[in-house]
Amino acid sequence: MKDKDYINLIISTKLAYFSKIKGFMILRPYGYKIWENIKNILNKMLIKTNHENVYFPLLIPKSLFNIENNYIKSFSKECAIVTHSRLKIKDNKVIIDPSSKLNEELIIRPTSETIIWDTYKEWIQSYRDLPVLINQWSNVVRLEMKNKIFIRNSEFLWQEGHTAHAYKKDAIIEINIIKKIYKNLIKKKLSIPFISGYKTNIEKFSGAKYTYSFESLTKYNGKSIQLATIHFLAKNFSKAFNVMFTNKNGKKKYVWSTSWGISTRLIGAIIMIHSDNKGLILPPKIAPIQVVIIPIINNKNLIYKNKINNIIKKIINNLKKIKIKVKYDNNKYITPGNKFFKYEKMGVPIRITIGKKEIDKNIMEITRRDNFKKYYLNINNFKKKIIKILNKIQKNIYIKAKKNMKKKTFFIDDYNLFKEKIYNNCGFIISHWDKNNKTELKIKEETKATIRCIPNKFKEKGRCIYSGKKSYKRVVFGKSY
RNA sequence: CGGGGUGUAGCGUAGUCUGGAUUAUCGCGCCUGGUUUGGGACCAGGAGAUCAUAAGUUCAAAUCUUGUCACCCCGACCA
Repeated sequence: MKDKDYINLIISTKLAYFSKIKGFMILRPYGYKIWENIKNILNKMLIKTNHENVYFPLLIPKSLFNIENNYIKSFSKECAIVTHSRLKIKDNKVIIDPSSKLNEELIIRPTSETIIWDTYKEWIQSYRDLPVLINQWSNVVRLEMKNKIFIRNSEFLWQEGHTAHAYKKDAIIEINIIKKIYKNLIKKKLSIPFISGYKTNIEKFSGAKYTYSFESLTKYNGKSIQLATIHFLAKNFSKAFNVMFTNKNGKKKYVWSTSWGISTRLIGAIIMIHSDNKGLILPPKIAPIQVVIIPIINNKNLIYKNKINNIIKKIINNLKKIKIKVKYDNNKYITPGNKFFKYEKMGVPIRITIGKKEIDKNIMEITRRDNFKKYYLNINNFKKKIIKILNKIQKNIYIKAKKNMKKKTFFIDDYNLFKEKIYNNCGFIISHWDKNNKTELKIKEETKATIRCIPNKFKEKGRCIYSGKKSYKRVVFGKSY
């Protein structure tokens, strides 16, 4: 899929639409449903692990950014700022009323750490107030110079978790819980394979002590996409906002904290990782339509028409009983062939076709979107089998994506070969690195490749691909979106 | 924010270089009626465009000039 096809696919399947403002997208029902499904799945997992949802305001007073923390460096160049509160009409034109200038400018949140930590200061007094396990579903605005719909928007929807803990070990436990949850979401629900690991100092969230991230590769151009991040903030924010609690011994201590998030970028990842030349392929677990039923009706034979309709009604009822999201497309003005193409493009995992042939044999024809395999199931006995097929699709697209990721992953120890692979967009290059910031920057300068993450699993002695210095671990290089 | 490209109906486009007879082309889609319906149906009729936007040059602008906006590509920046 080329970039142009990516955009065309999004527009033509009505996932999203461009708004009039640069980098701001309109999520249409089909796209928004995918987000709702992702949200519902993740939300359940977070609630189960004792997290609670809150909502903090969109606007943050500028003064809250006056803190001693590198954090502001991340966003200072991409903030939307509110300066006035009134409009007025002058010469038939709307203008900003100059007299309504705000005493203090308001920043549209690029992320909510500041306002949340400023509030935690008031909420947290005692060890009994801890932990604070809070999550927020919201939008944030970052006026990016370069946009790519879903992947790099100026506004996006996300989930931001902000937790506070009495002890470091509690914060670490929290991070491990979120790691598991994200892993489950990405691998099992979105069928996306990934490599995960720590960010380098240069690549990490600047407010964090360290950042853990999940990275995957697009199917066609081998660019890496960041899927989720988890930050160990240590005491960075509690110190910046003076958030202290009194422990059991009556001593004042700064709290430990974490933050973590996923965003609508995941939808972009799903598109770029699973789609084929016929269109989207949606993982069944998040597909707005899991099964589409297309009747083949011939108007000449009304008996069959009625029979087909009646049987399809029964099938729909049975599918609804097992909570399968089903759509019956009985539009008589569109030919079956047209419908086939339409729903294939939309990535609907399963298509059921029923016509005279099926009715005569008491069966239904089932076609999988992922590999176009056909099954013929008995009309009275199909529920378990449909679920099985949906699960198979869920797994199969993961396996396909994983194979693709493996095909584009190389262990390389020669810098010339490294440069060649990166130049040809070959995906993840796993090489030794001397842990030196300067080396990392030099490599970036020469090849545009960055260190996507440092997984634990590549422990092995070697020599840095660039400097030749000692290395104890391989790291993952790639070109990112 | 720098360099390049694009913007014509819901979508894709012709026309732009070389300004004028263009009633702005064609295909898809849309609407009406009818026949169809097992992999992108057919016939007949119909609607739909201030040619992104603002200003300028000109007797005359989709076409030339300039500004603005959006989108795409390449950089810089950035989760």
